[in-house]
Amino acid sequence: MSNPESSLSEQQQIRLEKLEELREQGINPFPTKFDVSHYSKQILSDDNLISETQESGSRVSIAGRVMTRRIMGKASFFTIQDSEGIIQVYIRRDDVGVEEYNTIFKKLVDIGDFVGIKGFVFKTRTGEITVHAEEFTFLGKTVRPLPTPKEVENEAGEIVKYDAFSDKELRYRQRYVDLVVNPDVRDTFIKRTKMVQTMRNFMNECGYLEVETPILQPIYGGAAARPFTTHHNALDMPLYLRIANELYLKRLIVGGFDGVYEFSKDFRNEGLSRFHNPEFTQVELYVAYKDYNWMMDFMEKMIEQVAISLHGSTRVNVGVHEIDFKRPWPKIPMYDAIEKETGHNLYGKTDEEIESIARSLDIHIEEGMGKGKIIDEIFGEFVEPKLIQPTFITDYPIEMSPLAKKHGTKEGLVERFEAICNGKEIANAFSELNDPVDQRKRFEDQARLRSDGDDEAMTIDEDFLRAIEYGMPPTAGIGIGIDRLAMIMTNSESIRDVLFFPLMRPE
RNA sequence: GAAUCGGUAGCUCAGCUGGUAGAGCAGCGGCCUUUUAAGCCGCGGGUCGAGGGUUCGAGCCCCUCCCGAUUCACCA
Repeated sequence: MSNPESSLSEQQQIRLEKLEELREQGINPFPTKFDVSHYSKQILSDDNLISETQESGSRVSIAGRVMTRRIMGKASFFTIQDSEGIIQVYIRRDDVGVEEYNTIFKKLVDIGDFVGIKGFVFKTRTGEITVHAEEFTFLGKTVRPLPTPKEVENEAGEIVKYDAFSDKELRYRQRYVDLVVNPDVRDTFIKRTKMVQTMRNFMNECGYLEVETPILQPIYGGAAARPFTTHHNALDMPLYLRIANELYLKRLIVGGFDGVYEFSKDFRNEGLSRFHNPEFTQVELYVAYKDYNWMMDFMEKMIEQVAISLHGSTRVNVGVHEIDFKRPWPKIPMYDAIEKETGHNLYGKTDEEIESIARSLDIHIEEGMGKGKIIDEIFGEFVEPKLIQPTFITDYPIEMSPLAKKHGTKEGLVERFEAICNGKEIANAFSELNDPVDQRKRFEDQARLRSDGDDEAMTIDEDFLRAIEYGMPPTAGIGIGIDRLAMIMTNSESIRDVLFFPLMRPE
């Protein structure tokens, strides 16, 4: 919209006219500052601020957006919203002046405008804590009308919403508006941040080092996924946006750090869904001299702590379920879990036997699907959706885990676990493969899968091999999906509800 | 990528078997000095997602396309 005046709505035109009128009245519609003494929440929660008479009260100074207005001639109530909440303001012509009240407040202020109020705190007849305005300052004009949702408590004590800003497309595309008018959205994102902070503190207290590794990578690796491709002009070379940061973090373990972690935006060129956004966040952690059993213990402790810090309890309501993060979480070997749900025991089975079992279970098998992938399909179909409470699934087939160490005792398996919760994977971890000869062989197997048509199979990373050839200590590594975990911790149905700006097609 | 549902005023929605578009909130003009979905009187506001077709006439029927939600498929 290159904004010819005719394309503006009536309300936008009127607001632009008011903007000019403010200037003509000698009022700067966009002043630079205002001294705030209190937030709405402080005022509402501190009875000491309430004064019986105008003279006795201490003064407060608040600022925010005008959200509702009730004009009753020479006096009005309106509410302003600041970063902590909403508070009501009472303003009278005889307190702030005829000009300020009649011309500015009543005629030129709209819902959505920023204002500053100085005054004292009192309680109205109906008991609502309210700021009685003595000074009114204009702080910023909004020229586009904000949605005007209303909430009211009915006789049954239920909150009824009117005119909620509920169109999901508009909410995702105009998150700024969503945040202004839907307080729940704000809470969700605050929880997400608190979740990350809890994890960061937890890892810092363990002495692990937060690091940053490349997002633009000449060779992508560390996961099975299709990448985004880009190009560096000066070097005239292709680059990939990382799909994981595993291989770089392990290079740092080689370099002598005993514990490193990174909260990383990763990028996978896949479809969009309720559970998938092309860019997403995970935290990866690598700790030297530990194995995957230790890591299960670590994860339980950390996530239990997250639940407690967000909800004050290990129990979290998610959809129809109550999920309890209290440790210890059950640990079930993958093949045992599959046997329990399907009756088929996969231990020691050949590729052909597994493929025929999969067919008997109506698993869709495609050309180039390796044994590991087929087993993963069976697991994803029959087991994963049933795991609501947090559960560790352990000991994965070697074919689907090219970076994990072979199992100490179980042939054909690796020391790997996934944490499953609410029917979805939230973490993936293993005892890291540090045998460079074995690692090279696994990469070569991946290269073979790739040439057989699996475009998600890994490519050989010679520099990574060189690194671990210099020697890597035994190491446990984990990746935890931050978005998925945030969905659970905030009871959100879609990944878009825990991303400020989910990817959308252009308008 | 497939299926289903949806897109009408700034927001939330109604719109019958096809007959020239409505409500509440928001806005504008009034009245109103403790209201709270404030109230009362009056008024304005629309490329009905886009384009084509059928028809005397299309928000509504048909076709194509765009955008979204949900489910499925792939993936974390």
